Parts: sequence; C-alpha cells; structure tokens
Amino acid sequence: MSICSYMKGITLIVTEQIEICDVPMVDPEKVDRVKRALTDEETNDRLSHVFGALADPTRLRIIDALSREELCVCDISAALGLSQSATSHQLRTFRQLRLVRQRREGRLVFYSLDGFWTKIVIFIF
Amino acid sequence: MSICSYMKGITLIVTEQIEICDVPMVDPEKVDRVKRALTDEETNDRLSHVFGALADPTRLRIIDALSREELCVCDISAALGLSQSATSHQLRTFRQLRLVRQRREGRLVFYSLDGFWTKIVIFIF
DNA sequence: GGCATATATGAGCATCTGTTCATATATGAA
DNA sequence: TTCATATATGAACAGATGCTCATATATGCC
Repeated sequence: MSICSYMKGITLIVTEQIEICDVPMVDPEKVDRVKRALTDEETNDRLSHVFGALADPTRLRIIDALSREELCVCDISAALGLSQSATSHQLRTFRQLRLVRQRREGRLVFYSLDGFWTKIVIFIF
Repeated sequence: MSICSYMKGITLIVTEQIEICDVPMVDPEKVDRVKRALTDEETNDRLSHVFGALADPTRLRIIDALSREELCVCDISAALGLSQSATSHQLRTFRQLRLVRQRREGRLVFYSLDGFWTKIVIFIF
C-alpha cells in the first residue's frame, strides 16, 4: 500500500502528495482502487528478489539442474561448465533467499531445491 | 543440451572437453544424466528474460497493478508514483517480451497483462 | 495548419551484477 | 601436524540496468 492511499483528509502532507504524484491522471478513482489493491512493499521487494534469482541464465540453469537431482558444488560446475567460484557465488544468492537446502557430506556440500518452489507460484498467480 | 553430452566416442574434440570442463567431478554418471536432462539453451534464455522482467521492484509493481485492472500509462505512473518516462521505459521491456497487450484509445494507450502468465508457471514447475 | 496532451525513445550517468583471481576455511587422509 | 581437496568469500573489473532529462512521435481539438 503506497503512501498516497493514506493521504485522504490529511491536509498537512497534501503538498507532499502533489510533489510525489505530479503525473496527470485519467481516472483518479481507478488509480485509487489499484493503489489500495497493491501488494505491500515488503512482499513486493522479497518477490522481486526471488525472481531476480531466476533472472540470470546461469542461475536458472543451476535451478534446472537441481530440479533433477541433488548435486554437490563440483558436479554442478561440471554439468554446467562453470568455474567452482562462479557456482559457489551463485549458490550464495540462493542460500540467502532460502531457495536451496544444503547438506554436508565429508568435504562435499550437496545442494537441492527447497520444497518451497510451489509457494512462489501460488503467491503471484 | 551442452556440447559435452555429445562428446562420447568423438576423439577429435576430447581435448576441447578437457579444456572446457576442467572442474573435478564426484559422480560423472550423475553429471551426465543431469546434462542430458537440462532444458535447451534457447528456452533457458527466454525464461531468464521473463523472470528478469519480474526481477525489479518497479516492474513487479506494474505487473501487480495491471493484474488488477487495465491501465493507461499515466494512470500507472500515478498509481505507482513513477515518472512517465520511467513507466514507459519499463513497459517497453514488457512489450518486447510480449508480456502485455496494448490498446490505443485516442491519445491514451491502455496496457493489460497478456493471457500468457499461467504458461510460465507450467513451464518451470 | 497550429497547439496541447499522451506516449515513446535516445543519451548519459550512477548503480548493480556476474565473473575471474586470489585466498581463506573446512574436512579427510597420511 | 602436514598435505590435498572441496567449498566459500573478498576485491576488482567489465558489462548490464534503471533512472532522469531532453526530445520525438502521435493523436485530438481549435
């Protein structure tokens, strides 16, 4: 929900609204309706980050690979023709977003998709 | 399908394989299985572009808005607090990926989501 | 035609991103 | 402990990205 949605009747900051929203409107009612319906900012940001994780060909390939089998870092690298470093950096992105699980087995670390993927879909569509 | 998958028995370019895939492997069979299963490069690229379109908070907000109602450029701008130029530039991204429809009505151009969104989901998940 | 408005687009710029390279950490084996 | 291997991470750099500003195009009205 954007700031402008809460502006009605708050005279004090109406000037701010004019500054922020100085774009002409065709259908103010529709605009207001849409503004109210919008997803909250936190969710929007979180979601854009998740899509960002899939927005790079290399990362999408890694997800593609992990959707087939659980793989250790070196096997991901081998399967996709990536350097160990590049693979590890990209896996960090996934880890931070909790899109993958990791499991250590001796010197190897095995990655797999978190059982979370279906949630994304439900979320947006 | 990567080059390496086709390398079996082709002695002539085995040296190339060694150069490309100089990362140690733990489970060559698994690596090979995964390589065979991977989505083709064209689809992978296309898909990463689509996700890229959703990977920016501003663009995701536009999609969010358009998922509620058909909107003209200035109303999108107004609803999201964006400049007309920024909005137009981002809509261009969507147009190029055919993620939106556009309909001109006088001086206004109305945008709406293409009925295509469900396809993405089916594709990956 | 001439003017106003809605949208599109190119240039320029600051920021973000993905890679490589070097190095650190972690585990296992000798 | 010492060495080798697997993974993680920081720095640096080239390329991509998203914005603004200026301007072009397109339509409607006079």
